[in-house]
Amino acid sequence: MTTPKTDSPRDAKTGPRDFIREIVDEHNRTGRFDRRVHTRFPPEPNGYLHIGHAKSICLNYGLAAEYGGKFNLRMDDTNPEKEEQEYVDSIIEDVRWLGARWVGIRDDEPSAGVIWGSNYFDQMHAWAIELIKKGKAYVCDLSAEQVSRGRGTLTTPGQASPYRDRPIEENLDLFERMRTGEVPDGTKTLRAKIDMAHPNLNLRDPVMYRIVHATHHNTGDKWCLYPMYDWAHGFEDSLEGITHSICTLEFENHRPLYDWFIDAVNEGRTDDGSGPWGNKIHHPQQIEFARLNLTYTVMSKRRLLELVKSGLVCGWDDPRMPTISGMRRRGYPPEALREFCRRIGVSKVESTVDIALLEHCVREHLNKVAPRVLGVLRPLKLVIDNYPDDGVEWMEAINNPEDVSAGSRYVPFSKVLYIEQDDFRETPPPKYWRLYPGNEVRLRYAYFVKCTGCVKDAAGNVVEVHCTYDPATRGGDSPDGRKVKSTLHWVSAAHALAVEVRLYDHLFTKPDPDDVSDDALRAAGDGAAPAEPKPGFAAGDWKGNLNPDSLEVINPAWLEPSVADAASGARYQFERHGYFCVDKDSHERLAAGGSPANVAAGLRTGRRTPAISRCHTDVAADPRVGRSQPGARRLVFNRTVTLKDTWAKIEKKL
RNA sequence: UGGGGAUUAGUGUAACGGUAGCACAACUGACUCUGGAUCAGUUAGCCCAGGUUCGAAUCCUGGAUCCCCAGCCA
Repeated sequence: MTTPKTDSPRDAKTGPRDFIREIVDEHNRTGRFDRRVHTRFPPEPNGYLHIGHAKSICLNYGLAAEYGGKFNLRMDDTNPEKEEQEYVDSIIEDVRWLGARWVGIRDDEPSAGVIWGSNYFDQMHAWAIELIKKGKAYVCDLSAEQVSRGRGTLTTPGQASPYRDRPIEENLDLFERMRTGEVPDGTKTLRAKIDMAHPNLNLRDPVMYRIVHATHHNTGDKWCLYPMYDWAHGFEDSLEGITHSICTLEFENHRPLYDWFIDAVNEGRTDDGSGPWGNKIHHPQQIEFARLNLTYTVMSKRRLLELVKSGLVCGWDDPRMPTISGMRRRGYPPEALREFCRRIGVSKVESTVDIALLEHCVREHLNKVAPRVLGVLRPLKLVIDNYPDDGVEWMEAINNPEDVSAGSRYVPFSKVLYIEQDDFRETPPPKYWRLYPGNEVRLRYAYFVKCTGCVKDAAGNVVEVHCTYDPATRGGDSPDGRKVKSTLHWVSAAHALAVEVRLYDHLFTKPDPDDVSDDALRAAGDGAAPAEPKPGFAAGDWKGNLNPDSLEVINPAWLEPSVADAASGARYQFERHGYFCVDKDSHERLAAGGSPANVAAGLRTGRRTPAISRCHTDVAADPRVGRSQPGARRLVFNRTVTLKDTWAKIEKKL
């Protein structure tokens, strides 16, 4: 418990210092940006946000909050061909849910305060004309392929475009024609005149504008001339007065260009506006950090989109996805995501964080706040032979041992219960403390029971366990002080609520989904049996590492009746199992005596692999479902994360 | 073979010339009406080689390895 000297007030609260905070401190020391801190999160609305974006949001918003600065949410929408309103909406919802508060945010209007990069198109266009007039940009007639060939290679310089020295007036005229729409897509671009021999390829006369005749989600058909990211992004930051333009490592090579564009505009401008071009524009500082990678999942938007489009998952918010919406649906609390982002830190080292840390943060938070309930996933009938046939007692159960203020509830107890199949063994392995003939255990909040035997079906499966109870142990304590090694959870068969439970596991079977070495081994024909079949996937395909057991649906599972009215999104701990939350699919009413209609939520018709794409139950699998609760609500629970399971580890080693 | 980054226990992250620390994971044990939680403990690290220095993860030199860049994507 050594406490390092904390010179900075931030140390304790916000975790370790990182290189970005050091840079900001330095700027504040030297007075650059007048001690102002203004950050932003600038997603392109071409997909849903994932946990990697959460890292960026927490960093950017956290910085602004810590330093008393401002934070903008801006859609970087410069490519009308890939961007959609659905993505805009999801991004706004996710950022808000994570807890980031941007300038102008309001609760009554989701998009209030959200900034669109496309709203700066007029200003950027004016600056482009300015660069043409300064002799720093030209209209190029080369095709995409010709531009590419002329760029040279990593080790050889590029060739100047034949249009490089076009007269300014001609450039101006052509650029205007590009804007008005008379120039077809792909035939002309506006390029910056920098240096075709520059060792940084980004400075070999990069394209500033291309022609795209497409309808933009925000500006409609106003433009057919669209700015490239490199040209647009720095100005978006500049116009908003962003001080620290924080982005990921792959943009490090672009920083010189980002700086060049702003310097080019500022040439001939002065602080007091006395120059020929007026006032200087703001020049933010770009800082790059390493993006987040997580084990057992993929993080690129391209791959996530591929999973969604191919139907291998049930949409962007599939609880197995590393998307913010998927994690929300899975039951991950925003507090856990924020804590995770705080703990992983920020650096320039490309790294892959163990998903166990994320799961730890989820458990840590849920342990403190989630009410406990009893639920049996794989039922085994337990009959208490010496209990009255029609007896029912309501046992008091603590809602949350971590939080006394959470109070208690009452759970019905009767002669016939369900316990977990795993909690009985006819012949117990070593260190097995649960129910087996002759052994006494405690039923949580109820009684001590002693196993007297079991009943098997024709196939030899245990279908029923019998026991006797000790009435003196009511509530779970023995007056004579005798101990039991184990406490089991249970539900009263007559009172239990039938629900659907979806058990999720990692999306991939390997920490690194790109590890396709198994395929190579198979291809080499070394005789080793493949670890698992990969139906439908080519050798070497990362999708071949998808976990076929990433979703298991249990229907019915049996819960204590107190959760009958649980709201969608409500989170619980099912004791001894894990944390679960009510899925949004929980909305239908059960028809009297019938089975729940199937909600094909997120069902896609695309190519599917069994198990991977199974998004829901096909029908009520058990005729008992709904049997006693006509008109009751269908309840679907997602397993957010399991509890740590020491016994599973012991059993594995046996 | 060009340019730009990076390298500290299994993983992630501190150290700013002065005892290599923290978290997760793993493993022990204690405790427990959740084999949960909690508590205590253990294992385990400076990419390599030189140099400067009383002293180097830190400064210098050389090397190795990994990542990014040749979209009219971002």
